[in-house]
Amino acid sequence: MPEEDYRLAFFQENGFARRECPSCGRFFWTAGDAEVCGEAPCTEYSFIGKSPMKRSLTVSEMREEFLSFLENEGHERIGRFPIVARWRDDVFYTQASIYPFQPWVIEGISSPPANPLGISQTCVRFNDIDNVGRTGQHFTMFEMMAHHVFNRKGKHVYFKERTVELCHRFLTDDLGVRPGDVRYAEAWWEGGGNSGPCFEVLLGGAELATLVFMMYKDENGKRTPLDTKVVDTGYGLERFAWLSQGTPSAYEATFGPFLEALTSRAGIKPDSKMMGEYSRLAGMLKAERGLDITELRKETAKRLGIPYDELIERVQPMEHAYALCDHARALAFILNDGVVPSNVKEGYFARLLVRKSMRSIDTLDLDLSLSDTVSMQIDHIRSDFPELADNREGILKLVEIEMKKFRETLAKGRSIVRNLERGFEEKGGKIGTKELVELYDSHGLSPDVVSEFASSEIELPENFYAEVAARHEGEAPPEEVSVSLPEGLPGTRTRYHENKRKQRFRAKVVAVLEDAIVLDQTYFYPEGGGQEGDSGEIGDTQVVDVQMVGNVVLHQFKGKTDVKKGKSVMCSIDWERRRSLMRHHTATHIVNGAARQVLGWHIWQAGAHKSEDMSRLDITHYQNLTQEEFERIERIANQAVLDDLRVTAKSLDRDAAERKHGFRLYQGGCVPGGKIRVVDVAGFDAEACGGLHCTRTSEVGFIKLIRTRRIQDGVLRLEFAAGRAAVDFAMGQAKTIQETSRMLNVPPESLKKGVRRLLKEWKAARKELDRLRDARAAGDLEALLEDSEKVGGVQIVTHMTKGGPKELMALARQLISKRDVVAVLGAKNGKASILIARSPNVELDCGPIARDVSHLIGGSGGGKPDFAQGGGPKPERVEEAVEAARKSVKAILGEGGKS
RNA sequence: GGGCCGGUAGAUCAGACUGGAAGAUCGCCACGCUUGCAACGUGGAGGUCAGGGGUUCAAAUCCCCUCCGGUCCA
Repeated sequence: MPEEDYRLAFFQENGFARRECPSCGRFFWTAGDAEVCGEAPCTEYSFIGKSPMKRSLTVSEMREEFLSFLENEGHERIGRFPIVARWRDDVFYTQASIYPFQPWVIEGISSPPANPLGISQTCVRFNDIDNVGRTGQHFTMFEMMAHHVFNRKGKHVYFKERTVELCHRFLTDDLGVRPGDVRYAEAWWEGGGNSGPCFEVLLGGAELATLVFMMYKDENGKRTPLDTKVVDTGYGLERFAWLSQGTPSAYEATFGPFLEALTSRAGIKPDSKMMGEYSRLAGMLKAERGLDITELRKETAKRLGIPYDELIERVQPMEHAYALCDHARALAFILNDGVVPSNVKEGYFARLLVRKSMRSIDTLDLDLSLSDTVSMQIDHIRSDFPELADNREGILKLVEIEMKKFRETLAKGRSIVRNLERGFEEKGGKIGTKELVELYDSHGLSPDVVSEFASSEIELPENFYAEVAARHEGEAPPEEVSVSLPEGLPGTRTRYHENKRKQRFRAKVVAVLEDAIVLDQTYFYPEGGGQEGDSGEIGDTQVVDVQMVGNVVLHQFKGKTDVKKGKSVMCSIDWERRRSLMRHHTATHIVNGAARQVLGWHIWQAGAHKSEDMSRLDITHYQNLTQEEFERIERIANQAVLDDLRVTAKSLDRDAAERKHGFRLYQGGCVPGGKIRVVDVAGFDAEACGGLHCTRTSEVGFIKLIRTRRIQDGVLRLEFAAGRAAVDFAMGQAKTIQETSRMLNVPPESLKKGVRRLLKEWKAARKELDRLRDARAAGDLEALLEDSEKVGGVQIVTHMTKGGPKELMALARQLISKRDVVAVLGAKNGKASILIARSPNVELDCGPIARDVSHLIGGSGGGKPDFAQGGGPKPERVEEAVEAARKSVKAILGEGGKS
């Protein structure tokens, strides 16, 4: 870190000096007389109960103060971006104010919405979720205020000097901080493939803001200067409010009346001194060696001079109240901005928040549900974020569904734990590590939940989460396929957007690879945006697939080709296929719009695939469709087709497109580039999309929803066909119906009735058969007993039937319901069966006999002592087997007699 | 994307490890007791053991595939 990176004229002119912190060794700049750097642990938090600012501001006031300060300094104020980073495919959530501008704006591909700009960006981070509420300062959801500058080549706005000056003036002139109290520590920032020098702005022992000067691109260990030099600042809104109010923790400053409402309803009496001490220590410990909650508590108890247990008892309810405030706010934003709780991906974090919050509500014994709590939170922040109040109904609906799911999981868990304990009562033992891991991993029951359900004491194993992790070791990592191209291939000029109706064209062959032809220009559509590639012909060569690698279009073929490099060739696109692909693509946008109309505002595309025969659209939704919803979506989609709406595709500047259509544009995920192609189905749906579409919805012809299935919790897959494929499907279904009704000999319209009747008759017949078997056995009973041989008071009944094992069972059951009977039965019907059974009072193990004699008929057998059967493939030897069995039974009975 | 658990009567579940007669409780129906109801007593109906394939003399049970639900990890 060379000193020149940090030596600013601003510092020199304002009497700052560069010092080295004797405690941590860092260099910092100050206009005061401080010896140490000014951040915990070198300095302890000094602002709690004693704000270094002259005014006490709420988060709302602080945000306004900051943004209007920047406006006065020539910045344009812009609105927040969604907290779900749909425009990026490398992260789920917006975690910093710079995220909305990465990577397109930073790399100079796209223009920023304003330059310089001021923003207060809603962000969410889950890596410290376990510390939220327990440290006085961690949040899952927070606002990062910032001024950003993008210095293009030849268009410099401002960089280090003015950035630091603005920061310093905001703190001192605006918030009234004494200039000498602020310190600027030198540091180096790296992230997202970029790096540069930065200042950490320190006040009262806390880091208030970071001023980053992004100058380099780091790639493959190489550091090259960026064309665009970016000012990336981050001012923690909650931090600022906290320092200005000097409250015991950041939560009082941030949530104020909402927190008070919760604590008073929970009957908690906040202890400012204790919580203040707690926060102060958390700040120290966090910085010193990573935060250990147990250590923090012990240390705090020691400082306050109270027993550890007493501290826990008084601190814990407060921690839950804090966390609940944070989680309710995070949920409101996450759900509003387009996340449906799920067991995977971004939805999983929403689920985590719901479950943690519900546990907190239970612990606090609040007479509020989580959805009530979120609703209250919305009321507290609605003046700053009116969109939350507008979407309140939808947000609460998602919360309630998720609450219901958790309650069901718990109910199920309760019975699983109960059953487990019952098993242990019989066998001995108790719920141990193995069971706890299983309960958590497979049933979502954390050890504390289990111990609540269990009647006996549960010990939390030390290595619990390690055990869980161990179960997940060795799971296959996803494969990555990469195609490499020969060096020096020129990019292909893609012309399909210029004229999507072009079927035949001439082009020059640039290269012939092993299985692909590269042209100088092409109208072939390469696979992209979920739309499959075209097929067709280049010269006499069949093109089976088209892929884009980098900026080169590969026309792939199978076998050999006559096409020669450098020649001009005639190309033609398989038009049937292309039209079908276009229809499916337009149909996908229509179905997406229809689903949103039917199911609600939370519907987003989570993936899509369009082939020649059908289309798949994955949408965010919390349950499978009802029959009625299914039909309504299909009907609305087809109405859009019948309404013959215009479908336009226009290329717009990214920020202009976002302004016009909002972030709904990003249905298909991330879209590169500064220009965005917006496909607009008039009044129905608008999406950023690079695919090829019909010109009017009527061209789609007909949309047939085929089926829906849940591919994960929170994601629903709709499968449907359009155009000819839809007709084919409908015709196929009609054919099945016709053929089926012919089989039943009923007209198609009575098919349902016919099948219902058939099923009813079949059930009745089955019962009748059972009944008849019993009746026949009963009829034979007397005669058989009459004919039987008596050995030692036991009647040995031998009998042959032509039925199967079922007949034998029915007969045997009746025979052995009498006392003193042994039944030795045989049956043949294709195969051979034998059955040996005895009355409960006879002492005889039938199993071995059945097994032995079954060998005679080429099979084997066995069973219980009183009821054994066997069989084999040789019916001609059944008599022999029965006779052998009879002899064995007789021999055994002759020895022992009856009991 | 990967792992694990589950689907048996209208409901909740046992049976599965170790293949051999499909069960329990609640609910439902009828009868009895009762002025009537509840409770109680007696009897009864109710099952494609999720679906398909395989192994076996024999599969709810073992193996494979599909569908549906739950859950954890990244």
